[in-house]
Amino acid sequence: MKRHLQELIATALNTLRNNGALNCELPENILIESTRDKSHGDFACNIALSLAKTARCKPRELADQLVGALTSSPHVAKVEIAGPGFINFFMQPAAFAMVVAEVLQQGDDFGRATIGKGERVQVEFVSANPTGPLHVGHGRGAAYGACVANLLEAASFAVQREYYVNDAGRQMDILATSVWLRYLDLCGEPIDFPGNGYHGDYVWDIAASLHRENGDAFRHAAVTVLQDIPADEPAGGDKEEHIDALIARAKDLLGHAGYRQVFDLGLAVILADIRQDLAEFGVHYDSWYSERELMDSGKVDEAIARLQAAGHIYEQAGALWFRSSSFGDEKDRVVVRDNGLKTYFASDIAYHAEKLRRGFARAIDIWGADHHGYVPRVKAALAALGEDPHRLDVLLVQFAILYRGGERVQMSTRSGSFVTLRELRDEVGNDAARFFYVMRKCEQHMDFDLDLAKSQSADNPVYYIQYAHARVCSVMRQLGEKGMRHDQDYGLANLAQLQESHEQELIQQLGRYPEVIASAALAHEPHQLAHYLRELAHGLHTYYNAHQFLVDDASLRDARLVLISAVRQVLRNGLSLLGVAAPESM
RNA sequence: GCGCCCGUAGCUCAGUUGGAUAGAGUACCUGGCUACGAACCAGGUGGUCGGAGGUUCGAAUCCUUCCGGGCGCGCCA
Repeated sequence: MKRHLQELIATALNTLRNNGALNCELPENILIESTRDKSHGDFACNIALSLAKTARCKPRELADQLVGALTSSPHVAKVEIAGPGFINFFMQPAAFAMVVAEVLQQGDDFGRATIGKGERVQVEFVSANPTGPLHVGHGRGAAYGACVANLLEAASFAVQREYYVNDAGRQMDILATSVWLRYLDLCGEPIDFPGNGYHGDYVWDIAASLHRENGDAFRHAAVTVLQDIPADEPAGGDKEEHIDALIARAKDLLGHAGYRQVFDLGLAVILADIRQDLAEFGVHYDSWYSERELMDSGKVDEAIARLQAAGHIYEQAGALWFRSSSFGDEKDRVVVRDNGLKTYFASDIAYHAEKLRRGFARAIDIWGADHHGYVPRVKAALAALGEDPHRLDVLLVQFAILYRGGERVQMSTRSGSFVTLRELRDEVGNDAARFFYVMRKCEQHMDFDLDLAKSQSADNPVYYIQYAHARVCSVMRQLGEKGMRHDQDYGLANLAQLQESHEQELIQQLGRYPEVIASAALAHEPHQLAHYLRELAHGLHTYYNAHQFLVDDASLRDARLVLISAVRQVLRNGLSLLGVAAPESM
């Protein structure tokens, strides 16, 4: 519809220019907007305003000439000039009604856009360290990332959903050591637990499982374990030194194979838990990419070597530094520490370089906003490796700030004092959680009032939308109970009967859906879809209260049923992209 | 101190490459079930768009500068 109007305007502009009435460059884009106020017609065009300056004439006069040059269209009922020079289009009702048939014919495919053209895109999201269960902060990234991926897919991008598993590095060593210490406790070798070890109950569970399957195979006397270990912080020692010494002791006493067994058990249990949690949340992945495998494959060393060969690496104080400040970062970064260990950043350079090499035209990373300072250095590394850093798009998701009883909830993975995603799902349900998470822009801070979410979940807008869907289903059930029949083709043939303002409004809302999908996909903004669905549900509820659908007049009845069937289809399509169920009754 | 994000109704938030009288939900007030589901609808109260300048036909939107809040600035991950 908008494209049709754009063509009309473009033709008129050409006519004016050929007449000599207009001598300036023609704009590339002609903006046609849906109006907010129906007294301004159905669509408005501001071309006369934006062109007035370069054409050196008054906006209203230009609009006058334009309207005079417009060719007539069977879809346009009336054209008016209003305000400072807006051109307002009033459409023929029949022009909108076509969309109803399209919705029913295309079904689940209605709204799909072709703008992606099959381009390969990777969306990487959540990627939380497998050192504990997912918490509500990860939940937002999960819901948001899944919706962005769904939207891109609906816009005809070839999407791969990936979870980058950080199964190497110091945090995992701390987890393995935490498990071992709890295991020793279960063996009867109680040891003061380090302040910055992982305190969660799940560590006890893994330790118990280790003990059950292996007996005392990994047992060592507490005195042996603690010999010459620097004190933990409460005793005046250094926290990091203490835990690092314990990790070294664990590796030493257990040997490579033994340590690996403890390590892998912890990793396997937690990763399995994360996968199950996400699956239950309706979040599915195509790929789980292991950091450890990346390192073992030599790709990290290779990436460092490539940077070195290109002259972007230098040595200072025994460490290897990447000259990221030459590529827009605020300072240089260490890739290999003086103790020979590669930093997390080093493997991330290799990981991202590898991503682009894997054939994705674009890579989208979804990170917590606390990692925003990390973006310039990763892009710098890509640039230094000769890749185009613009192919990487990092979307930052602000953390959800939890409130309970009016107090802010402090969260820390290590102390174990966090609300898990699973707890949230159990309390408010998957549908409410998924919808709540994507209701607002990702860069918007989110106040998550747990008490409100838990005690008054019926206030969540998701039920409003689901209710609209269930209501249409209910009407269809009532149809049979009343001994009536519905003829879809007859309804489509009688759409002209739908003259009520509620009906015209609904039909126009249906027509907007494909635009909403395309816009939300390109902007990576699922909240656009969430808001649209709420408006569509409101249109349905309003219509429902104002008019009876199951009337005696078969032509009117079939027309109305065709309309609400189309609304149901669009609600279902939209909810599906958000990962929310469309129940037939509730 | 430097960098990024944010500031819109009492609260939670929208606001379409700058557009017409700034909108929803919630809360509060009023009204609507003998109806195809009241988890709904209709109406009302509620605003110096954080403050001040600037850019122009036009600014919540763009620029500058203050104020306020969040986050990040490690040879941690």
